[in-house]
Amino acid sequence: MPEPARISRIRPGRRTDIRQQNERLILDAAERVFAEAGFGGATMQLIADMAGLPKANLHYYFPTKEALYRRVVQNIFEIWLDAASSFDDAAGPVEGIGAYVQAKMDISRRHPHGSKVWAAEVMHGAPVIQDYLETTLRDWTNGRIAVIQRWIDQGQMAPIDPRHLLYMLWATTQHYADFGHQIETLNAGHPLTDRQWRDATDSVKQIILRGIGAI
Amino acid sequence: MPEPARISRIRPGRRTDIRQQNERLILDAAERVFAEAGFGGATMQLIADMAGLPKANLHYYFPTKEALYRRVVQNIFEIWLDAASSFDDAAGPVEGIGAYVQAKMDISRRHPHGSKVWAAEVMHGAPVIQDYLETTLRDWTNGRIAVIQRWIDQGQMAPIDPRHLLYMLWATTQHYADFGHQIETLNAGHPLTDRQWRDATDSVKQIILRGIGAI
DNA sequence: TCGTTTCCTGACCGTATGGTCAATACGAAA
DNA sequence: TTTCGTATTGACCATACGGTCAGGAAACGA
Repeated sequence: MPEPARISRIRPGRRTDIRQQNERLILDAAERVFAEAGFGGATMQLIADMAGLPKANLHYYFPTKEALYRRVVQNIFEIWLDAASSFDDAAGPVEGIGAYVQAKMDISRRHPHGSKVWAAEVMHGAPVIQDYLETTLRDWTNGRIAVIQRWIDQGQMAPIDPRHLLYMLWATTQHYADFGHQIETLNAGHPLTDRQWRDATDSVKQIILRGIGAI
Repeated sequence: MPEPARISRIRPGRRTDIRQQNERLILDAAERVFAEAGFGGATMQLIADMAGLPKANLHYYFPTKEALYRRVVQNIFEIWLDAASSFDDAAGPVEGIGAYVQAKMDISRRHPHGSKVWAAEVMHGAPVIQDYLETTLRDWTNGRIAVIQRWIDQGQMAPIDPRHLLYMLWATTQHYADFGHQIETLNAGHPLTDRQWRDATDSVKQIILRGIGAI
Protein backbone atom coordinates (compact mmCIF):
# COMPACT_ATOMS: atom_id res chain seq x y z
CA MET A 1 0.00 0.00 0.00
CA PRO A 2 2.25 2.78 -1.25
CA GLU A 3 1.49 6.14 0.26
CA PRO A 4 1.03 8.84 -2.34
CA ALA A 5 3.36 11.78 -2.14
CA ARG A 6 1.81 14.15 0.41
CA ILE A 7 2.75 17.56 -0.84
CA SER A 8 -0.67 19.00 -0.17
CA ARG A 9 0.61 21.44 2.40
CA ILE A 10 3.22 22.74 0.03
CA ARG A 11 1.14 23.24 -3.09
CA PRO A 12 -2.14 24.91 -2.08
CA GLY A 13 -3.69 24.28 -5.45
CA ARG A 14 -3.94 20.60 -4.75
CA ARG A 15 -7.19 18.72 -4.74
CA THR A 16 -7.76 18.21 -1.05
CA ASP A 17 -6.74 21.74 -0.31
CA ILE A 18 -9.35 23.16 -2.62
CA ARG A 19 -11.95 21.36 -0.60
CA GLN A 20 -10.57 22.50 2.76
CA GLN A 21 -10.07 26.02 1.50
CA ASN A 22 -13.58 26.38 0.12
CA GLU A 23 -15.19 24.76 3.11
CA ARG A 24 -13.42 27.24 5.35
CA LEU A 25 -14.49 30.11 3.10
CA ILE A 26 -18.09 28.96 3.25
CA LEU A 27 -18.06 28.25 6.97
CA ASP A 28 -16.68 31.69 7.78
CA ALA A 29 -19.26 33.40 5.64
CA ALA A 30 -22.02 31.23 7.03
CA GLU A 31 -21.03 31.96 10.63
CA ARG A 32 -21.26 35.66 9.95
CA VAL A 33 -24.56 35.53 8.09
CA PHE A 34 -26.21 33.15 10.56
CA ALA A 35 -25.12 35.42 13.39
CA GLU A 36 -26.41 38.58 11.78
CA ALA A 37 -29.65 37.27 10.31
CA GLY A 38 -30.48 34.15 12.29
CA PHE A 39 -31.03 30.75 10.73
CA GLY A 40 -34.38 31.66 9.25
CA GLY A 41 -33.24 35.03 8.00
CA ALA A 42 -30.04 33.76 6.45
CA THR A 43 -30.17 32.79 2.79
CA MET A 44 -27.83 30.54 0.91
CA GLN A 45 -27.49 33.26 -1.70
CA LEU A 46 -26.25 35.73 0.90
CA ILE A 47 -23.74 33.27 2.27
CA ALA A 48 -22.60 32.47 -1.24
CA ASP A 49 -22.11 36.14 -2.08
CA MET A 50 -20.16 36.72 1.11
CA ALA A 51 -17.99 33.71 0.37
CA GLY A 52 -17.53 34.84 -3.22
CA LEU A 53 -18.87 31.61 -4.68
CA PRO A 54 -21.91 30.71 -6.73
CA LYS A 55 -24.79 29.37 -4.71
CA ALA A 56 -24.77 25.98 -6.39
CA ASN A 57 -21.21 25.54 -5.23
CA LEU A 58 -22.32 25.74 -1.62
CA HIS A 59 -24.61 22.81 -2.16
CA TYR A 60 -21.71 20.88 -3.60
CA TYR A 61 -19.85 21.09 -0.30
CA PHE A 62 -22.81 21.17 2.08
CA PRO A 63 -25.92 19.29 0.95
CA THR A 64 -28.42 21.44 2.83
CA LYS A 65 -28.67 24.70 4.73
CA GLU A 66 -29.22 22.66 7.90
CA ALA A 67 -26.02 20.68 7.35
CA LEU A 68 -24.05 23.89 6.92
CA TYR A 69 -25.61 25.38 10.03
CA ARG A 70 -24.85 22.25 12.00
CA ARG A 71 -21.19 22.47 11.13
CA VAL A 72 -21.08 26.11 12.15
CA VAL A 73 -22.59 25.36 15.53
CA GLN A 74 -20.27 22.41 16.10
CA ASN A 75 -17.23 24.55 15.33
CA ILE A 76 -18.31 27.05 17.94
CA PHE A 77 -19.01 24.44 20.51
CA GLU A 78 -15.48 23.09 20.19
CA ILE A 79 -13.88 26.49 20.57
CA TRP A 80 -16.15 27.10 23.51
CA LEU A 81 -15.15 23.87 25.22
CA ASP A 82 -11.45 24.45 24.66
CA ALA A 83 -11.55 27.22 27.21
CA ALA A 84 -12.11 24.45 29.74
CA SER A 85 -8.43 23.70 29.99
CA SER A 86 -7.96 27.03 31.74
CA PHE A 87 -10.06 25.65 34.51
CA ASP A 88 -8.54 22.26 34.96
CA ASP A 89 -4.91 22.68 35.85
CA ALA A 90 -5.40 25.41 38.43
CA ALA A 91 -4.52 25.26 42.09
CA GLY A 92 -7.32 27.51 43.27
CA PRO A 93 -10.20 29.76 42.21
CA VAL A 94 -8.12 32.88 41.73
CA GLU A 95 -5.95 31.19 39.18
CA GLY A 96 -8.60 28.92 37.65
CA ILE A 97 -11.52 31.28 37.38
CA GLY A 98 -9.25 34.16 36.47
CA ALA A 99 -7.84 32.20 33.54
CA TYR A 100 -11.27 30.98 32.52
CA VAL A 101 -12.69 34.50 32.43
CA GLN A 102 -9.68 35.61 30.45
CA ALA A 103 -10.10 32.80 27.94
CA LYS A 104 -13.82 33.36 27.53
CA MET A 105 -13.45 37.10 27.12
CA ASP A 106 -10.84 36.48 24.44
CA ILE A 107 -13.25 34.18 22.65
CA SER A 108 -15.99 36.78 22.91
CA ARG A 109 -13.71 39.27 21.25
CA ARG A 110 -12.32 36.96 18.60
CA HIS A 111 -15.43 34.95 17.76
CA PRO A 112 -18.40 37.23 18.31
CA HIS A 113 -20.33 35.71 15.42
CA GLY A 114 -19.89 32.20 16.70
CA SER A 115 -21.05 33.21 20.15
CA LYS A 116 -24.19 34.72 18.69
CA VAL A 117 -25.00 31.66 16.65
CA TRP A 118 -24.59 29.54 19.73
CA ALA A 119 -26.80 31.84 21.76
CA ALA A 120 -29.53 31.83 19.13
CA GLU A 121 -29.36 28.05 18.87
CA VAL A 122 -29.86 27.66 22.61
CA MET A 123 -32.57 30.32 22.71
CA HIS A 124 -34.52 28.42 20.08
CA GLY A 125 -34.45 25.31 22.23
CA ALA A 126 -31.25 23.81 20.83
CA PRO A 127 -32.97 21.92 18.01
CA VAL A 128 -29.63 20.97 16.51
CA ILE A 129 -27.30 20.43 19.44
CA GLN A 130 -29.62 19.14 22.13
CA ASP A 131 -27.66 15.89 22.34
CA TYR A 132 -24.44 17.83 22.95
CA LEU A 133 -26.09 19.68 25.82
CA GLU A 134 -27.19 16.43 27.37
CA THR A 135 -23.85 14.67 27.00
CA THR A 136 -20.73 16.75 26.52
CA LEU A 137 -21.93 19.92 28.21
CA ARG A 138 -23.53 18.10 31.11
CA ASP A 139 -20.37 16.10 31.75
CA TRP A 140 -18.18 19.16 31.44
CA THR A 141 -20.40 21.07 33.84
CA ASN A 142 -20.44 18.31 36.42
CA GLY A 143 -16.66 18.09 36.26
CA ARG A 144 -16.29 21.80 36.86
CA ILE A 145 -18.83 21.72 39.67
CA ALA A 146 -16.72 19.09 41.37
CA VAL A 147 -13.63 21.27 41.06
CA ILE A 148 -15.39 24.30 42.50
CA GLN A 149 -16.87 22.22 45.32
CA ARG A 150 -13.37 21.02 46.19
CA TRP A 151 -12.20 24.63 46.39
CA ILE A 152 -15.08 25.37 48.72
CA ASP A 153 -14.33 22.36 50.88
CA GLN A 154 -10.73 23.46 51.09
CA GLY A 155 -11.83 26.88 52.26
CA GLN A 156 -10.45 28.67 49.24
CA MET A 157 -13.76 30.39 48.53
CA ALA A 158 -17.16 30.99 50.09
CA PRO A 159 -19.85 28.30 49.86
CA ILE A 160 -21.51 29.50 46.67
CA ASP A 161 -23.68 27.16 44.60
CA PRO A 162 -21.18 26.20 41.87
CA ARG A 163 -23.92 25.95 39.28
CA HIS A 164 -24.95 29.57 39.61
CA LEU A 165 -21.34 30.64 39.62
CA LEU A 166 -20.85 28.87 36.30
CA TYR A 167 -23.95 30.48 34.85
CA MET A 168 -22.67 33.86 35.93
CA LEU A 169 -19.33 33.21 34.28
CA TRP A 170 -20.95 32.17 31.03
CA ALA A 171 -23.49 34.96 31.05
CA THR A 172 -21.05 37.73 31.84
CA THR A 173 -18.33 36.79 29.40
CA GLN A 174 -20.61 35.90 26.51
CA HIS A 175 -22.56 39.11 27.03
CA TYR A 176 -19.65 41.05 25.56
CA ALA A 177 -20.07 39.12 22.30
CA ASP A 178 -23.81 38.57 22.12
CA PHE A 179 -24.72 42.11 23.18
CA GLY A 180 -21.67 43.65 21.59
CA HIS A 181 -23.81 45.91 19.48
CA GLN A 182 -25.57 47.32 22.53
CA ILE A 183 -22.28 47.82 24.32
CA GLU A 184 -20.86 49.53 21.28
CA THR A 185 -23.86 51.83 21.08
CA LEU A 186 -23.44 52.75 24.73
CA ASN A 187 -19.76 53.35 24.00
CA ALA A 188 -20.58 56.31 21.74
CA GLY A 189 -20.87 53.97 18.78
CA HIS A 190 -17.25 52.87 18.92
CA PRO A 191 -16.02 49.30 19.35
CA LEU A 192 -14.19 48.66 22.59
CA THR A 193 -10.49 49.43 22.45
CA ASP A 194 -7.77 47.10 23.66
CA ARG A 195 -7.71 49.00 26.93
CA GLN A 196 -11.47 48.81 27.33
CA TRP A 197 -11.41 45.08 26.78
CA ARG A 198 -8.74 44.77 29.45
CA ASP A 199 -10.79 46.91 31.82
CA ALA A 200 -13.87 44.82 31.13
CA THR A 201 -11.98 41.60 31.75
CA ASP A 202 -10.43 42.93 34.92
CA SER A 203 -13.78 44.20 36.20
CA VAL A 204 -15.40 40.84 35.64
CA LYS A 205 -12.55 38.98 37.28
CA GLN A 206 -12.49 41.33 40.22
CA ILE A 207 -16.20 41.36 40.95
CA ILE A 208 -16.57 37.61 40.67
CA LEU A 209 -13.43 36.66 42.59
CA ARG A 210 -14.33 39.09 45.36
CA GLY A 211 -17.93 37.97 45.16
CA ILE A 212 -17.06 34.38 45.89
CA GLY A 213 -14.67 35.36 48.65
CA ALA A 214 -11.56 34.16 46.84
CA ILE A 215 -9.69 37.43 47.29
CA MET B 1 -69.28 66.61 24.51
CA PRO B 2 -71.13 63.89 26.39
CA GLU B 3 -69.00 60.98 27.39
CA PRO B 4 -70.41 57.65 26.20
CA ALA B 5 -71.20 55.12 28.86
CA ARG B 6 -67.93 53.33 29.55
CA ILE B 7 -68.97 49.82 30.32
CA SER B 8 -66.21 48.35 28.22
CA ARG B 9 -64.65 46.54 31.13
CA ILE B 10 -67.90 44.92 32.05
CA ARG B 11 -69.04 43.71 28.64
CA PRO B 12 -66.10 42.11 26.91
CA GLY B 13 -67.97 41.82 23.65
CA ARG B 14 -67.84 45.56 23.06
CA ARG B 15 -66.18 47.07 20.01
CA THR B 16 -63.05 48.52 21.49
CA ASP B 17 -62.57 45.51 23.65
CA ILE B 18 -62.60 43.16 20.70
CA ARG B 19 -59.70 45.08 19.27
CA GLN B 20 -57.74 45.13 22.53
CA GLN B 21 -58.51 41.51 23.20
CA ASN B 22 -57.43 40.30 19.77
CA GLU B 23 -54.35 42.47 19.71
CA ARG B 24 -53.30 40.98 23.00
CA LEU B 25 -54.00 37.49 21.71
CA ILE B 26 -51.88 38.13 18.64
CA LEU B 27 -49.08 39.87 20.53
CA ASP B 28 -48.79 37.02 23.02
CA ALA B 29 -48.66 34.44 20.27
CA ALA B 30 -46.20 36.53 18.27
CA GLU B 31 -43.91 36.99 21.24
CA ARG B 32 -43.75 33.26 21.72
CA VAL B 33 -43.23 32.40 18.07
CA PHE B 34 -40.64 35.13 17.48
CA ALA B 35 -38.76 33.93 20.55
CA GLU B 36 -38.79 30.30 19.51
CA ALA B 37 -38.16 30.68 15.79
CA GLY B 38 -36.57 34.10 15.38
CA PHE B 39 -37.95 36.79 13.13
CA GLY B 40 -36.95 35.06 9.92
CA GLY B 41 -38.12 31.66 11.08
CA ALA B 42 -41.46 32.85 12.36
CA THR B 43 -44.40 32.72 9.97
CA MET B 44 -47.63 34.66 10.14
CA GLN B 45 -49.45 31.38 9.72
CA LEU B 46 -47.79 29.94 12.81
CA ILE B 47 -48.60 33.00 14.86
CA ALA B 48 -52.18 32.91 13.58
CA ASP B 49 -52.57 29.26 14.52
CA MET B 50 -51.16 29.88 17.99
CA ALA B 51 -53.50 32.84 18.45
CA GLY B 52 -56.41 30.80 17.15
CA LEU B 53 -57.24 33.27 14.39
CA PRO B 54 -57.15 33.12 10.61
CA LYS B 55 -54.02 34.57 9.10
CA ALA B 56 -55.86 37.35 7.27
CA ASN B 57 -57.16 38.55 10.60
CA LEU B 58 -53.64 39.24 11.76
CA HIS B 59 -53.12 41.58 8.85
CA TYR B 60 -56.29 43.38 9.81
CA TYR B 61 -54.78 44.38 13.15
CA PHE B 62 -51.13 44.58 12.15
CA PRO B 63 -50.39 45.61 8.57
CA THR B 64 -47.10 43.76 8.22
CA LYS B 65 -44.97 41.18 9.98
CA GLU B 66 -42.47 43.93 10.74
CA ALA B 67 -45.11 46.09 12.40
CA LEU B 68 -46.17 43.19 14.59
CA TYR B 69 -42.57 42.45 15.50
CA ARG B 70 -41.94 46.08 16.31
CA ARG B 71 -44.82 46.12 18.76
CA VAL B 72 -43.54 42.97 20.43
CA VAL B 73 -40.10 44.45 20.90
CA GLN B 74 -41.48 47.72 22.21
CA ASN B 75 -43.62 45.89 24.75
CA ILE B 76 -40.56 44.12 26.06
CA PHE B 77 -38.51 47.24 26.18
CA GLU B 78 -41.08 48.91 28.39
CA ILE B 79 -41.27 46.02 30.82
CA TRP B 80 -37.52 45.96 30.82
CA LEU B 81 -37.25 49.66 31.66
CA ASP B 82 -39.86 49.45 34.40
CA ALA B 83 -37.41 47.54 36.53
CA ALA B 84 -35.50 50.79 36.70
CA SER B 85 -37.65 52.12 39.48
CA SER B 86 -36.09 49.55 41.78
CA PHE B 87 -32.84 51.35 41.30
CA ASP B 88 -33.90 54.91 41.77
CA ASP B 89 -35.37 55.23 45.21
CA ALA B 90 -32.67 53.32 47.04
CA ALA B 91 -30.35 54.63 49.71
CA GLY B 92 -27.42 52.44 48.78
CA PRO B 93 -26.18 49.60 46.61
CA VAL B 94 -27.38 46.79 48.84
CA GLU B 95 -30.93 47.99 48.64
CA GLY B 96 -30.82 49.33 45.08
CA ILE B 97 -28.93 46.59 43.32
CA GLY B 98 -30.62 43.94 45.40
CA ALA B 99 -34.03 45.15 44.32
CA TYR B 100 -32.91 45.53 40.73
CA VAL B 101 -31.62 41.97 40.57
CA GLN B 102 -34.84 40.78 42.15
CA ALA B 103 -36.94 42.67 39.61
CA LYS B 104 -34.91 41.51 36.64
CA MET B 105 -34.93 37.89 37.78
CA ASP B 106 -38.70 38.09 38.15
CA ILE B 107 -38.94 39.42 34.61
CA SER B 108 -36.71 36.62 33.36
CA ARG B 109 -39.04 34.13 34.93
CA ARG B 110 -42.28 35.75 33.87
CA HIS B 111 -41.34 36.99 30.41
CA PRO B 112 -38.76 34.56 29.05
CA HIS B 113 -40.05 34.90 25.49
CA GLY B 114 -39.83 38.65 25.56
CA SER B 115 -36.30 38.53 26.86
CA LYS B 116 -35.29 36.24 24.01
CA VAL B 117 -36.85 38.44 21.38
CA TRP B 118 -34.98 41.38 22.82
CA ALA B 119 -31.72 39.46 22.86
CA ALA B 120 -32.14 38.34 19.27
CA GLU B 121 -32.97 41.86 18.19
CA VAL B 122 -29.81 43.23 19.77
CA MET B 123 -27.71 40.36 18.46
CA HIS B 124 -28.82 41.15 14.93
CA GLY B 125 -27.66 44.71 15.31
CA ALA B 126 -30.92 46.19 16.61
CA PRO B 127 -32.35 46.93 13.16
CA VAL B 128 -35.70 47.87 14.67
CA ILE B 129 -34.89 49.56 17.95
CA GLN B 130 -31.56 51.21 17.28
CA ASP B 131 -33.07 54.63 18.00
CA TYR B 132 -34.26 53.40 21.40
CA LEU B 133 -30.76 52.24 22.22
CA GLU B 134 -29.34 55.62 21.31
CA THR B 135 -31.90 57.65 23.22
CA THR B 136 -33.88 55.98 25.98
CA LEU B 137 -31.39 53.28 26.87
CA ARG B 138 -28.40 55.60 26.73
CA ASP B 139 -30.11 58.14 28.98
CA TRP B 140 -31.25 55.46 31.39
CA THR B 141 -27.75 54.01 31.53
CA ASN B 142 -26.10 57.35 32.16
CA GLY B 143 -28.57 58.05 34.94
CA ARG B 144 -27.79 54.76 36.63
CA ILE B 145 -24.07 55.27 36.18
CA ALA B 146 -24.40 58.55 38.04
CA VAL B 147 -26.22 56.83 40.88
CA ILE B 148 -23.57 54.12 41.16
CA GLN B 149 -20.79 56.68 41.00
CA ARG B 150 -22.40 58.55 43.88
CA TRP B 151 -22.45 55.36 45.94
CA ILE B 152 -18.77 54.90 45.18
CA ASP B 153 -17.97 58.48 46.12
CA GLN B 154 -19.86 58.01 49.37
CA GLY B 155 -17.77 54.93 50.13
CA GLN B 156 -20.72 52.58 50.02
CA MET B 157 -19.00 50.29 47.54
CA ALA B 158 -15.63 49.67 45.92
CA PRO B 159 -14.55 51.77 42.92
CA ILE B 160 -15.86 49.49 40.19
CA ASP B 161 -16.48 50.82 36.68
CA PRO B 162 -20.28 51.32 36.82
CA ARG B 163 -20.66 50.42 33.17
CA HIS B 164 -19.26 46.93 33.59
CA LEU B 165 -21.29 46.45 36.70
CA LEU B 166 -24.45 47.24 34.76
CA TYR B 167 -23.45 44.85 31.97
CA MET B 168 -22.90 42.15 34.54
CA LEU B 169 -26.32 42.77 36.05
CA TRP B 170 -28.00 42.61 32.67
CA ALA B 171 -26.05 39.60 31.50
CA THR B 172 -26.53 37.55 34.62
CA THR B 173 -30.22 38.13 35.13
CA GLN B 174 -31.22 37.82 31.49
CA HIS B 175 -29.18 34.65 31.15
CA TYR B 176 -31.82 32.81 33.17
CA ALA B 177 -34.37 33.67 30.48
CA ASP B 178 -32.31 33.60 27.30
CA PHE B 179 -30.44 30.41 28.18
CA GLY B 180 -33.32 28.93 30.11
CA HIS B 181 -33.34 25.89 27.90
CA GLN B 182 -29.70 25.16 28.63
CA ILE B 183 -30.23 25.67 32.33
CA GLU B 184 -33.23 23.38 32.24
CA THR B 185 -31.23 20.72 30.43
CA LEU B 186 -28.50 20.95 33.06
CA ASN B 187 -31.23 20.69 35.69
CA ALA B 188 -32.06 17.14 34.63
CA GLY B 189 -34.53 18.49 32.10
CA HIS B 190 -36.79 20.06 34.71
CA PRO B 191 -37.71 23.75 34.90
CA LEU B 192 -36.37 25.53 37.95
CA THR B 193 -38.62 25.27 40.97
CA ASP B 194 -39.66 28.22 43.13
CA ARG B 195 -36.90 27.36 45.52
CA GLN B 196 -34.31 27.11 42.76
CA TRP B 197 -35.31 30.51 41.43
CA ARG B 198 -34.90 31.93 44.93
CA ASP B 199 -31.50 30.30 45.23
CA ALA B 200 -30.45 31.65 41.86
CA THR B 201 -31.58 35.15 42.76
CA ASP B 202 -29.85 35.00 46.12
CA SER B 203 -26.64 33.69 44.59
CA VAL B 204 -26.56 36.48 42.04
CA LYS B 205 -27.27 39.12 44.65
CA GLN B 206 -24.70 37.74 47.01
CA ILE B 207 -21.86 37.39 44.53
CA ILE B 208 -22.38 40.81 43.02
CA LEU B 209 -22.93 42.69 46.26
CA ARG B 210 -19.88 41.06 47.78
CA GLY B 211 -18.00 41.54 44.56
CA ILE B 212 -18.46 45.28 44.62
CA GLY B 213 -17.65 45.48 48.31
CA ALA B 214 -21.12 46.56 49.36
CA ILE B 215 -21.43 43.84 52.00
C1' DT C 1 -85.81 48.59 10.88
C1' DC C 2 -82.21 50.83 8.58
C1' DG C 3 -77.58 52.67 7.84
C1' DT C 4 -72.89 52.75 9.05
C1' DT C 5 -68.83 51.28 10.91
C1' DT C 6 -66.00 47.67 12.40
C1' DC C 7 -64.60 43.09 12.02
C1' DC C 8 -63.86 38.60 9.72
C1' DT C 9 -62.02 35.33 6.31
C1' DG C 10 -61.41 32.15 2.16
C1' DA C 11 -59.27 32.52 -1.95
C1' DC C 12 -55.81 34.33 -4.44
C1' DC C 13 -51.06 36.36 -6.14
C1' DG C 14 -46.16 37.56 -6.80
C1' DT C 15 -41.90 36.65 -5.11
C1' DA C 16 -38.01 34.66 -2.84
C1' DT C 17 -35.82 30.68 -1.40
C1' DG C 18 -33.82 25.97 -0.86
C1' DG C 19 -32.54 22.67 -3.64
C1' DT C 20 -31.63 19.97 -8.30
C1' DC C 21 -29.36 18.86 -12.48
C1' DA C 22 -27.08 18.43 -16.67
C1' DA C 23 -23.34 20.23 -18.97
C1' DT C 24 -18.70 21.73 -18.59
C1' DA C 25 -14.02 22.73 -16.97
C1' DC C 26 -10.12 21.21 -14.56
C1' DG C 27 -6.23 18.62 -12.65
C1' DA C 28 -3.62 14.57 -12.21
C1' DA C 29 -2.34 10.11 -13.34
C1' DA C 30 -1.45 6.53 -17.06
C1' DT D 1 -2.92 12.45 -25.47
C1' DT D 2 -6.34 10.03 -23.14
C1' DT D 3 -8.89 8.94 -19.12
C1' DC D 4 -11.26 9.69 -14.97
C1' DG D 5 -12.60 11.54 -10.70
C1' DT D 6 -13.35 16.18 -8.79
C1' DA D 7 -15.00 20.77 -8.96
C1' DT D 8 -17.96 24.47 -11.09
C1' DT D 9 -22.08 26.78 -12.44
C1' DG D 10 -26.19 28.75 -15.02
C1' DA D 11 -30.70 27.51 -15.54
C1' DC D 12 -34.46 25.60 -13.66
C1' DC D 13 -38.30 23.90 -10.33
C1' DA D 14 -41.54 23.32 -6.52
C1' DT D 15 -42.84 25.31 -2.51
C1' DA D 16 -43.79 28.41 1.14
C1' DC D 17 -44.49 32.76 2.59
C1' DG D 18 -46.07 37.71 3.17
C1' DG D 19 -49.51 40.26 1.75
C1' DT D 20 -54.12 41.60 -0.82
C1' DC D 21 -58.91 41.82 -1.62
C1' DA D 22 -63.69 41.39 -2.19
C1' DG D 23 -67.58 39.97 -0.12
C1' DG D 24 -70.03 39.18 3.90
C1' DA D 25 -71.13 39.06 8.98
C1' DA D 26 -71.63 41.36 13.41
C1' DA D 27 -72.15 45.21 16.26
C1' DC D 28 -73.94 49.49 17.18
C1' DG D 29 -76.54 54.04 16.96
C1' DA D 30 -80.70 56.31 15.39
